[in-house]
Amino acid sequence: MRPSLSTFEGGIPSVDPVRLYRRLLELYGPQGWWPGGGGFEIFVGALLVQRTTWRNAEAAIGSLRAAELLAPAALAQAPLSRIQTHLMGCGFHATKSRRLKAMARWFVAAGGYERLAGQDTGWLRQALLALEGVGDETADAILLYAFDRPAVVVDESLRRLLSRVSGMKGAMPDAAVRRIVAGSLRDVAELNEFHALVVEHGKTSCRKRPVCDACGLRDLCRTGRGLSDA
DNA sequence: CACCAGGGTGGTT
DNA sequence: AACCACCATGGT
Repeated sequence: MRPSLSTFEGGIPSVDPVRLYRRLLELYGPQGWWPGGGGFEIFVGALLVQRTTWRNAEAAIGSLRAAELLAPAALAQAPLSRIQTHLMGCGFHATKSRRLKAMARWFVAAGGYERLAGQDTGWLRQALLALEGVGDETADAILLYAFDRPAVVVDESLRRLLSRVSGMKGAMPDAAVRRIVAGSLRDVAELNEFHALVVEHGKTSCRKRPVCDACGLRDLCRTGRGLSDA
């Protein structure tokens, strides 16, 4: 059984993610992240975008594609030096090329996308986490965007947002963030759009302020109870 | 010139 | 568990 959204769970004020989702959607509009990118390309994107803007990662992906390296088999056997030439501009070319190739080799050895898509979500997540360069956030992003699994991508923006909206002082633990969001946002398409919106909101000027001041969620952050459903 | 961007890892306290 | 340096580059 699930506690009501208007109760406090483990001392953490509850928040209604559906209401938050609607507010973000009307503020920023649909983001359309990887609407149908599909399969291996999303693995590549998820790795390359780390500590970089999507703009730079996308350029690297385009370069890989033009060289016909945007396929697991090709990438798995390509020399690191050749992979690196396509990663200039998205940072960490040495590290990322190594991780990218290892990921491609794993992908091929695992039997390709269709085979992986048939696996249990829990198994998939553990397998992803075992890859170098894949932590919680990237694993959940891949589960959500490449395999259409209802994963909650917990990033810094979401932690900050939920903390403020729920009136907490410090940062909210990942487990609480995950539980709150998963409690009412379950549709894969909504989770997909939600994460994109959270990232978009994270770019706004309230990023380094104690409370949102210039963004469209100012009212929610001030009251600290703007999204509690009661 | 300092700081950040759709993080993760390994080591230290 | 929390903190840190590091990974490297383009943008502002």
